[in-house]
Amino acid sequence: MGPDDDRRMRILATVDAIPRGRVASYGQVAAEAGLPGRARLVGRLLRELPAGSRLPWHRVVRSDGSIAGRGDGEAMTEQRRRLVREGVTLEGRGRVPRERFWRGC
DNA sequence: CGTTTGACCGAAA
DNA sequence: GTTTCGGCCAAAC
Repeated sequence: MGPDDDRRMRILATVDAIPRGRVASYGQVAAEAGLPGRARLVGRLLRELPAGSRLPWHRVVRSDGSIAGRGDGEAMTEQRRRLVREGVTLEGRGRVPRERFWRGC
């Protein structure tokens, strides 16, 4: 088990700790996992999650509250659906309001 | 090997 | 509001 696995584990544990009905940004998750400035690593990790993962990956959004991904994309639609299902409303151009971010922002 | 590419971010223009 | 840029760095090419 290398240091890479350790980092991944902490990131996944952090995502897993995001409360239901709230969201966190990629950078927030990275910082919380002790890896400030490594937001992209979080994104890459979540992208590579197996289809049936139990992790609440849908609670991770961009720092401005928008859903990550380009134009189309299954993951985007699925993420919106999951968020709405647990009470997270998307305002304006599909952005999650600041108040819903984990521990302010 | 070198280069490009991101489920990103914050500041600057 | 927007695009650009430097920072980040593992995987894909």
